[in-house]
Amino acid sequence: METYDIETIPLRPAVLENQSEKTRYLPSCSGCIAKEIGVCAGFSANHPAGRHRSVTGNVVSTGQYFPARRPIVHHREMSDIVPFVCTGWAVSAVVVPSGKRRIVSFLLAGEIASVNFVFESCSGRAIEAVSEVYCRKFRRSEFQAALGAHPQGNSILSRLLAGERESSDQTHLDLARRSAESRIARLVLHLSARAQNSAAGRAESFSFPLRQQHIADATGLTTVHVCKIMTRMRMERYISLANRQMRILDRGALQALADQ
Amino acid sequence: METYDIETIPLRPAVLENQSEKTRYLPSCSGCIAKEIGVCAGFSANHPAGRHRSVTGNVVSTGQYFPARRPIVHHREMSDIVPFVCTGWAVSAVVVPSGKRRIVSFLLAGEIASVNFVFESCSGRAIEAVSEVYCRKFRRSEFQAALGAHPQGNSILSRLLAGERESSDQTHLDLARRSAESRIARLVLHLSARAQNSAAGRAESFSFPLRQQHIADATGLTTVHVCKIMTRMRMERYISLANRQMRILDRGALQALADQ
DNA sequence: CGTGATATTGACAGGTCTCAAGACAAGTGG
DNA sequence: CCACTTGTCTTGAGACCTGTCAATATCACG
Repeated sequence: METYDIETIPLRPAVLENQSEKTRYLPSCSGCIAKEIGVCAGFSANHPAGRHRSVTGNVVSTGQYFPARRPIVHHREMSDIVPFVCTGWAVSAVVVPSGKRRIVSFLLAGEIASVNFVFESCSGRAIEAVSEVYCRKFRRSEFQAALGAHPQGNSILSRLLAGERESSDQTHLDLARRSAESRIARLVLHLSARAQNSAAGRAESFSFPLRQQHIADATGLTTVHVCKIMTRMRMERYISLANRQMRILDRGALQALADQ
Repeated sequence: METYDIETIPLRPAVLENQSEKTRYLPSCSGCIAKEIGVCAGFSANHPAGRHRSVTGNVVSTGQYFPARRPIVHHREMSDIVPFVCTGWAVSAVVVPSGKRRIVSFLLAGEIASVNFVFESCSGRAIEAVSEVYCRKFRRSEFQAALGAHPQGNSILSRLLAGERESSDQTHLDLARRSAESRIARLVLHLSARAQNSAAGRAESFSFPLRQQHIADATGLTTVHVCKIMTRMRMERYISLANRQMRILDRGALQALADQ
């Protein structure tokens, strides 16, 4: 029953259980499609350490905590799973042999890693925890069947596919045609909007567990340049960022940068 | 029956019917999924000018020639169609208000514009002819039903989704982490491999209708820089390009550039 | 207090863009 | 046949954005 669960591959030095994040991330099952289609009963705060198995609507899933910066799905892993992020932040990244990587998307609570996992293994994509993450994995065949049988299945699929395509198109534009300042401003605004929908934060202040390396990998810049741009943004009082807490001080100015 | 056919939107000055391309493009229905799932009988060389309607397997479609550089699907068009390229080359591009654009993919004969069209309107994406194109459009609901009913439907879907994700991931890496030379070399090699599968050409020589503007929009560079790089590639005798015919003279060297 | 991860800062180099001018081919209308 | 336009391609000069390298600071943690 556990054959599809390979997250024990050690890619980085383990950052054992007592991660030092200041903030605790709450689950946000409200927008989660696993709950919507009835294959998940929702996150329970009292989950034990280690993985644990549950069955909802005849669909088996396993859930598990991952410490910050720990790999969740290896990029060479071809397992038949559909992973969801229940709490915390994770990233979906493309890895190249040279060690470079590109973050394709950030995953917040209640989000599927990628709708493509419903159909394929997304080979080449790695999923990694940013903050501490609770991740639940379904078996693809069962999940796919449940989604197909659900009356809203097709419209959920359309919505997810459209969302990911839109996001991917925008990232293409970012990398190809927008300045470093614009890319970072857009990332911050985008995450702000998404954090408001989740339990991680609200309004102009929200938890921001990303390292500059994450931002660099997501925007196609170097960490050095990210640092310089973000320092400038703080000097200009567009944002404030301390203790992994992001505050948007001047949304108008940030939006102006983003629109360049 | 024609309400979903809006390609008469004039976006550029019409380049009337007698386009001056040297090469004629042949259809390649062999890999086309519309034929595979039995909703298209295949391309007929004697199609009249103007659009024409056909019914195969109870699925209605309209086909039409588009002159080179003419829009096929407008980027604001929300019509319920699934477009296929039967002959010639087209592009799928993201357009921004400022007029900038990003070519997401090149479409060769026998290819669906994007598998996402099976589920959504791909708003923001424009499809445009590069050479003269014969394009066939299906109605989404009918096409989706036919695909779902086909025994191989699910595996076709998986294959297409995986292919487009893989290609999108590679483009992300291109834009974020590869040099201009590498991006262009990769594009040429990639198109070479695909052209060999279609009727458009074979081996080290194939039809290449792209303008430098297309290459620039696909690689995130400027036309000026594309020109400089490609001129250098010709000086070094890696490629030869004249009369819209591309010849790969030194595949090894090109591959070395691509791998950088 | 040492260690590793992360963040900051400055100097410098280099890749790519912008701007501008011109070449060339094809088509158009006289 | 010629002038004219349009789209495409070419070339050069200079500016600027971003990367590279290196040194240092800061922080969490054992």
